[in-house]
Amino acid sequence: MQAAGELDYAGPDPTARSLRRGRSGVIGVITEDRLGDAFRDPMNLALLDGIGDGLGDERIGLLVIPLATASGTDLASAPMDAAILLGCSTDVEASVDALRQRRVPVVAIEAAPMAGVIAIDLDNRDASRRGAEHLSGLGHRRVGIVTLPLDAAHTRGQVTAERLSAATAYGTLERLAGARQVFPDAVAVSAAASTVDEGARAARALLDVPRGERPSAVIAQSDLLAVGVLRVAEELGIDVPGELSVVGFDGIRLEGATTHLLTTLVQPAVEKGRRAAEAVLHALSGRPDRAVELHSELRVGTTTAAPARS
Amino acid sequence: MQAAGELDYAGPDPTARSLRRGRSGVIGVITEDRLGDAFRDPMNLALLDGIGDGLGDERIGLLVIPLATASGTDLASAPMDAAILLGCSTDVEASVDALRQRRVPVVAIEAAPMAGVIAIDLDNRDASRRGAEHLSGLGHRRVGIVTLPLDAAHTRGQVTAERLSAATAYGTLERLAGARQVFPDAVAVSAAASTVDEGARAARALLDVPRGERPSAVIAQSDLLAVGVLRVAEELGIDVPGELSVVGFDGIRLEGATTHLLTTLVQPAVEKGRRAAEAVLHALSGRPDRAVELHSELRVGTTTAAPARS
DNA sequence: CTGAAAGCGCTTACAG
DNA sequence: CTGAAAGCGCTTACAG
Repeated sequence: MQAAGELDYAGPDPTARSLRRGRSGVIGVITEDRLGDAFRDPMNLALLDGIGDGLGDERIGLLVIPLATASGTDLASAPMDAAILLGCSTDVEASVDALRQRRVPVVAIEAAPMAGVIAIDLDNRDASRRGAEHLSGLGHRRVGIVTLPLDAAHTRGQVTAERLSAATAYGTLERLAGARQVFPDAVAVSAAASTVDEGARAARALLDVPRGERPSAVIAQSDLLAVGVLRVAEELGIDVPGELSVVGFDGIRLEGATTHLLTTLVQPAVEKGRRAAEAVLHALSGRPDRAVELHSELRVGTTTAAPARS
Repeated sequence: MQAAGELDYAGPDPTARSLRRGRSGVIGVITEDRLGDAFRDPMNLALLDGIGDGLGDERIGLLVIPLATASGTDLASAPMDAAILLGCSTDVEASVDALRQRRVPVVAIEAAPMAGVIAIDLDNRDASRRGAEHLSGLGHRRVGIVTLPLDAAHTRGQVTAERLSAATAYGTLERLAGARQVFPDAVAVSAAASTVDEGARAARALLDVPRGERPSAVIAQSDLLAVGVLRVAEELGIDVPGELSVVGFDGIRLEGATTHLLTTLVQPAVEKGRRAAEAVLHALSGRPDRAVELHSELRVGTTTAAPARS
């Protein structure tokens, strides 16, 4: 120790330790968004809380890698013991291959099913169907849908059959499919992000139309999008829930953003992160993988009611 | 290549490459908050955007390490080529020592001056003083201050001389010192985080008092805190800016959070991150360090006016 | 231009 | 119990 001090020893070097031990103590968190954007979504923050919680006292760092700037090769060249995919598209398979090749366990949160990947899933399709059935049960027949981004390009606008077949965002597609099990012909408009502004933008396309063509209810694929819908309804003088019902998804706290209590599907976001972290630790300890399926609950608030008779 | 395929070669192993090359391609981002909380502050998100931008095409991953769960030793055992300290307290010196020992360049954003650390600074004290002078110039004499957390414990409540001397959050202290250059006796209340709710909580302590004791202006150390102040003023029926002036800090977009245009000190948050990333790349290329000092601009909005005559 | 050797800085299993 | 050796998997400088 004394000698170390005198020689001004710079080590120990964690890289050499990692090489020898075969462990780096780093878990990759892979997102398709830009760095800042990934953390602008409150769902991802809740997820991070859960991951931090699930990792507990394990001295593990999270290496955040935005896929946008990284190719599969870059991914493979980052040191990590395991990887967590944060809401990635159906086309990440190529990037995942690089990790699989390196025998790095991959945990995917709400991703399309992939071989050799540990899935932490949410009942997106089923939950969305239940939300739609709630509207259907109230008597709604003409429903609009505001979707999350369809692909990494985050293009806005009406969801055509063509755009749908080119879409890659798995969660978005699952939620849309669930809603359309109940309302097969519902017009859908995609937003460029899960934000209030984007929700408002999409809502204008659905609501700022002649009264006869206006839907009596809107299903938004996130609570932030739903708040945007509520805001546009207010702008246009459309009473909620009298003239318009609105359903969200997520169940986040909306402190001060709206005076309504949003009807929404409450998902266990923190739990999702916790389970992902547990799955990682489980895989690193060499035990067999097990997939996890989490459930969302419909919470009926004050934004849904029977439609006005037309 | 063919042989590699046949043998099912798992490499190349990034850890071995890092050891040989002496570079891991990883930059540590060190925060004193919990994982999720660090990214709940819009200032940190802007910072991340800037860092991502400043890193540009360099294939570098960000290793996020919450100091709360990491000791100095843990910090030293994480592989990284350089480290960026995100708004850390005056008492991180011990942790920084471990990095310095390893010859890891350390860039500190708005931290207390430390030897061997590359400083990216903001004119917190001077900017706060200018905000206070704006109020003073309008005729305000009795001013309250809502501060950011004073230390890692995030204790709420009135800022006593005792608490002040034990405080460790450098940015908070600088902003407070600047305001008190103009209003030496201003009562200050600390918030537990930079959020609207926390701002409201602190504001109640300052404003929910007999009218004669109420300050005619409140200086909030962040825009989110300022929105909390505005919200409480509305609750208590205090007219802004007629009966109460409010100054914020940061200059973030407050979409829909308030109908006022907040008077605030607009800081170059994205630029701060960009400069930090540049400083890292600069240090990694072996060039001499240079400190950076960024400036904030007072933007006068609709929340400040001359006080009502008492 | 090709191919074998040295070495990055640790940790751990083993010999003394 | 102490101490020297082997080896993690690369990259690069050097010999052929």
